[in-house]
Amino acid sequence: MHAAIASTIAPKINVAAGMAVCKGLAREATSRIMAVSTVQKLAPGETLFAEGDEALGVYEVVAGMLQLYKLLPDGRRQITGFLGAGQILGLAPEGGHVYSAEAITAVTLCRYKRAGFDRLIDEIPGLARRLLAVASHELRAAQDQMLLLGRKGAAEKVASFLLLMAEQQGHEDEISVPMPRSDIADYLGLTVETVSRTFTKLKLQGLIALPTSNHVQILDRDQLEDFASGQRGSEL
Amino acid sequence: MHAAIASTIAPKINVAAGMAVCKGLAREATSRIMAVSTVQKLAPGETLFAEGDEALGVYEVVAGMLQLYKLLPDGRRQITGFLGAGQILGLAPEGGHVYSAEAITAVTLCRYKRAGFDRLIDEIPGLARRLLAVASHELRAAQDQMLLLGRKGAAEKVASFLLLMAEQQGHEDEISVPMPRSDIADYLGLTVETVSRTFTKLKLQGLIALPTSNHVQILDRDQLEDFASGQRGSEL
DNA sequence: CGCAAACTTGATGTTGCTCAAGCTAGGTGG
DNA sequence: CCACCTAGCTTGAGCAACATCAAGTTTGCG
Repeated sequence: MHAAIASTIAPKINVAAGMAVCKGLAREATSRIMAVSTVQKLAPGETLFAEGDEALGVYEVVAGMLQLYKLLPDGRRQITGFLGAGQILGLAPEGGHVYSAEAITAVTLCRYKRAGFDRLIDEIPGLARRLLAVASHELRAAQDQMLLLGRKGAAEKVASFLLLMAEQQGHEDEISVPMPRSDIADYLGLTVETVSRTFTKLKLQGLIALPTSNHVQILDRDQLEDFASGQRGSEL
Repeated sequence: MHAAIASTIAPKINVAAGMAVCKGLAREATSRIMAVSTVQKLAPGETLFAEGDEALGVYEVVAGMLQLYKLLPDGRRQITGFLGAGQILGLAPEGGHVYSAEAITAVTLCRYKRAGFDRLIDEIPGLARRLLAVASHELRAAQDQMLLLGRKGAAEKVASFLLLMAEQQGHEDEISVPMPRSDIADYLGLTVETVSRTFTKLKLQGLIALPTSNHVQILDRDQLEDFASGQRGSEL
């Protein structure tokens, strides 16, 4: 969505300029960054890296969607984020990645190799600040998610999820849901069944429509936002 | 408690050298950073800043403990972290703070004023990288907490919390618990009653002792760690 | 057209929440 | 110095929300 907005504003933008890490940087800086980058593609379901793997660099999603997750020894899974175009991952170095990353759809991404990129952080003015802003944004998202996981009920969680997807896809009311229910469940701290039932309830309430199971229309955004923020969490 | 431990270990440490943001930086850089810093004190229960307030700078905890939290409109609260000496907060600028910060104990902290500090990020080599490392570390903690909130049961949550406190206090098996049960509950996504019951169960199991309600002894760290990581989550 | 994976729905079970008392410790005033 | 008072903690009983277990149903693909 990030990239999509950028490209409607400036239609014939070149790939490098579309890179989120380069946003706001000088052209000369951009080309130096591109010099340490390589393009990589993943098929749906493919793993980019696993928890504990050495960090080979920083990645930026160019197209498609991937998920980050952590596992407990007995297999319980918590998905910590869904990343779309323009989002950055792999910023947590030293001692390896602290989560696994896996493609949901076909994914194109750009890898900034560790060695060169680290040097550029010191050399390019503004790049470090840019990355700090990225990290701050992720932190903000993480805190919202903690509030959701710790204190919201099932309906509030699902409503929040739908609004997040809508936001990532450019604030449209037509949302594509590229991941299966099991991934949504592991993101929201629920079970597949509860997610499914909650979709059904929101549909019966007239807040959303479900043309197919991977496609949601938001029919009443105001009420959905009230649900998501807990204004009327228990009214099902 | 924390402060007490630190002061017994290194009684005459100088304040500047103790600053976490300066760790690993040249002396000259340290003094320039100190030039934009001011010391601030908070009484227990006092608010440092609230969600939405403009960010006046970056803070570092020198002594004491404070908590960060987010609220839902109906008053439900999620504590996103407890911060002890050496930890940094306020890195999320642009559009104000995304959480509130409140002192649990008496707190001494160091504020790095926004304007000057921002400039130093560009001017001092290594400072930006240092801050990125701080942000990465916070992100890691946030992801662990998401796993806890979304996928762990009450006993696993409480065990994880105790181990976190132990770690923050220098890996001793004697833990001080400076915050009331209600804060622990809001951190773990539980109620006061469940927290209390779980403490009692861990005590009956012989994993911990509770000389007073603010003081925990870890009696069997191995088993507590197994609990925390979900190896034997349901065995109560 | 048939198969498998994903989704939905229903019946039952469990965990942790709610509501309601006691209990305990620390602080205050007599 | 002691008795009281209050805030915080603990304990108990009943309940609600969500999980689990078990069928069906739909969908997309070969």
